[in-house]
Amino acid sequence: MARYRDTRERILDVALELFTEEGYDRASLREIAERLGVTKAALYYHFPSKADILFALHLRIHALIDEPLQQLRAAPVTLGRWETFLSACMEKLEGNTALFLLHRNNQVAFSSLHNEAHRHAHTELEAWANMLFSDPSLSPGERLKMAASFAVAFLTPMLAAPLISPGNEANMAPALRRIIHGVLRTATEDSASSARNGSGPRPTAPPRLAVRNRARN
Amino acid sequence: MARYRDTRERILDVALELFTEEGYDRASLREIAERLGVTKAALYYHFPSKADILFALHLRIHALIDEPLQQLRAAPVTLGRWETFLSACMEKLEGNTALFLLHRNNQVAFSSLHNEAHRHAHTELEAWANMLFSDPSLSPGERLKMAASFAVAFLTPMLAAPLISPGNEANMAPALRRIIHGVLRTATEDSASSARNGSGPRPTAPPRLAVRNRARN
DNA sequence: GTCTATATAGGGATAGAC
DNA sequence: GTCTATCCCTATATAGAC
Repeated sequence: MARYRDTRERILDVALELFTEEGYDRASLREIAERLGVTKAALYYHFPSKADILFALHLRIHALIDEPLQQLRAAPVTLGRWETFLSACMEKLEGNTALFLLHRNNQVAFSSLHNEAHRHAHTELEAWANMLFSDPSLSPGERLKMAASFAVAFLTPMLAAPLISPGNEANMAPALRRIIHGVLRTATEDSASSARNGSGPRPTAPPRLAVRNRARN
Repeated sequence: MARYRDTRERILDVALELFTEEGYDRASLREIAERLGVTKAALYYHFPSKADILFALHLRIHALIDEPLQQLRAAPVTLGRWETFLSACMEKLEGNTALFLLHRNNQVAFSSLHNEAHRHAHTELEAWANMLFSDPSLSPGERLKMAASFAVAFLTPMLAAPLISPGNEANMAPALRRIIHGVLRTATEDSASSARNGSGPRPTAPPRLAVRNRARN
């Protein structure tokens, strides 16, 4: 039938709504079915399990940011390329905040996906972020700035989006980019050249962020 | 009895572990009881419901950051006072990342707490953050920088903490403070006087960024 | 492709003995 | 304060008719 379009897609749309609103664990298939005007059993025709619905949504996110990610991986990571990457992702995610919120609100659910069945290349947001943040070819200070800029790019909007001015999230993108640009250029001890030392909140210098860290993979 | 110490506290400790690991919804009382060596029914002697356990943990977080929060509320918010506030919170939270992760991983669960029964003054992380980020006496640009610095302060560590150098989270605090300092001084369109465009985090002259704010309590 | 009906499991919570 | 035993409910998932 597929009254409007592909039923499978409509299921995913509704699931996206409910999973973000109530969280994956609390949202029941009954709710999804009701809101969709079908029965639970109908869902099982399209998806073998509830987890598979979540996984399908995961693939949506994946597809969305796959291209910038591939580009980033095409060469060694630098702060400049990282900034480009973030910018590209921000663009992709514009208007798709629901997908991002879904991931944000259901980290445990997502992480239990691969633990169970799937053996795909999981490049979840935190997964590949982690990979990068532990890249030993980057200094600890650089990694921290990458993480900080990541937080600014993707987590700030979720703090501020519904509040600053609902609807025109696009407006804050330029400001965010400016902030990110600044973050990635913050002076650090281990950025060799900077003798620049302000006053402000005196970082009474434990000079180097000791790192005899080893990629634990 | 209370073999080791107050049983109630032990329950909370175990619950903190499980709620952060598996998420509040997935962690069952049976699991908590088993890990504790008691039965489910025993838990109900100490807590009237599962939600109350979560709420008790919420109070732990609350107590932890209550003082800086009261200080922040004691006067109109400025970017400078905001920075002080963040710094104080970071200090408090050092060594208590579990509590923070709990909150981070269970936002829906926490938010459904007050919706149900409690009428307390809920100053959850996102709740009071939201309140501030929507303060109309601050310009949108300022609010965004507050949100961004908030993200840097509290969300960056959770991205980077397990990776940069496990165990010495303290070491990254100074660097984070420097980044935050810079974020709050990023030039914005609506910061009228922004000819101030040095490179790096300009020290001197703490904020004074206009505040015709009203304490809204 | 969607339905009705049902199987099965596990959750939170209570009663009452000790 | 902690136990055993149990109630009740809702969830996922399946079987099989249409």
